[in-house]
Amino acid sequence: MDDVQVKKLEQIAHRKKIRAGQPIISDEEPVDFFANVISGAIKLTKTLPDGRQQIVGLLFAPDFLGRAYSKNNPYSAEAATDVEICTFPSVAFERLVGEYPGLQRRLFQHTLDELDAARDWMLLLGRKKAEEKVASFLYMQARRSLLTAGVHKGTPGAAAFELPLTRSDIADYLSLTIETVSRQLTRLKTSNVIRLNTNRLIMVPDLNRLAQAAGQESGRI
Amino acid sequence: MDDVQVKKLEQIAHRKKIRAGQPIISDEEPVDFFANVISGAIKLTKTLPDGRQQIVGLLFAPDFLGRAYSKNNPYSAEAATDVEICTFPSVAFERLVGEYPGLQRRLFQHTLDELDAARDWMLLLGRKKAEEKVASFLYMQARRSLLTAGVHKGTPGAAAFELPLTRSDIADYLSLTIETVSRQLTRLKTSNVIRLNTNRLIMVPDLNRLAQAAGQESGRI
DNA sequence: CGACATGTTGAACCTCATCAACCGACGTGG
DNA sequence: CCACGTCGGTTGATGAGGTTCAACATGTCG
Repeated sequence: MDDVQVKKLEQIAHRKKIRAGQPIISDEEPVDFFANVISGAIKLTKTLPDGRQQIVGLLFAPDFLGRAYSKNNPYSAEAATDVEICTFPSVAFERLVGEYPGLQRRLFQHTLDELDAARDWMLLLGRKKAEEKVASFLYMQARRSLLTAGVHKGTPGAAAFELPLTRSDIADYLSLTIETVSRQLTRLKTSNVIRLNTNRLIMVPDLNRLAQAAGQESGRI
Repeated sequence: MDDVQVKKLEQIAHRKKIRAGQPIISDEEPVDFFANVISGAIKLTKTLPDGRQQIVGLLFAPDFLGRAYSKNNPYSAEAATDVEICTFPSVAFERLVGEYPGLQRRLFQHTLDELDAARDWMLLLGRKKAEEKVASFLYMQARRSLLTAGVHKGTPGAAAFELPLTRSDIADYLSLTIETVSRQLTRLKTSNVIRLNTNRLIMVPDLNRLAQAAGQESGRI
């Protein structure tokens, strides 16, 4: 993205802080903005009429929130942690997208990535066991922590990070119950695949072992 | 899409017939074409190293097969029934997309729809019970049959159609076993929500009852 | 007709959900 | 300052929904 675009974006942008647990968009109301995640974690959720819930996506910085070509989001978004976002009014943003094809391309790319992630998750939801699910989630977070921390700041093959979700959110993400999440975490702990410093701080001594517990061959990034 | 575009598309297109069960693209080989589905059903699958499989998408006419901006498909595609597709070599197609922004927009739209569908399915995979899953699948097919049949050719609120998948594929789509699929079908049959003429021919006397069995309020299209 | 694929049905087992009790941390009001 | 409720999390006992294993039915094709 060149300087001109960045400038124009900044002109229409508006920063916003949101407390953990606060709703950001609802599946029942039209949405009139797009947003960039600056910090924190946002969960996208779907809910059955009787209240059963599923988290269908997680957004971290520098992810993008918003649905092109439609005001009707088929899901809700809620701050999972305290969140900072940078919003753009739909109208202005869409005009900008029209002017800069490169921007549309980026949005498209991003959507393709989200689709890939969603399909990966379908495999997890449908075919993995509870322990594999929890391990997969931890593995995903561990890799994310390595990326955001820049180059490795610890032993290679190891990782340490803070969970961005409560047990309840993890359960909704993995289609489990909080109890099962808790049990599987202690299982992974007692088998020395992970170490739990506090409830939220995770230490992974050997990423390959975690990947194996997750059911995916250790190879893939 | 205007006439010029259609003409250009036809120039680079190439028709192809594929027998049920034949692979179309593999997650291990790069893909060098895009395709339109003319007839039949294509399943997109993901597989765990140990063989557990999940269908992450179904394509029918006039759906689109192919991944923009990347040669590496993270999934495999296989003909679920006998299939007819219309392929376009990647190079020529991408050049065309570059020339006609409207075409890119359409691809984008299509990807957004796929993403919505994937997330809907995540809710189903994670939170629905076996009977709701099977009913949801049938409901989806029933609505599709109504759309493709044009205006209603039978009693309003009813539908009849042929299943495009074997029990085994349905199981892989819903994350169940063939046995469970079979049992739930007979349950729905004995409770008169559906009628099974042959193994593949389904009759739905009351779509609302089916929608209810699917766990979604009857309202939505 | 036999062989093979597809589908159904039954019985036993297992994973995970459910219900319930408990713990520690935190904040609030008396 | 302490009792209290609340929230997030852990642990245990029990049971149900689905898987697994196995037998059987049905249909199709050479």
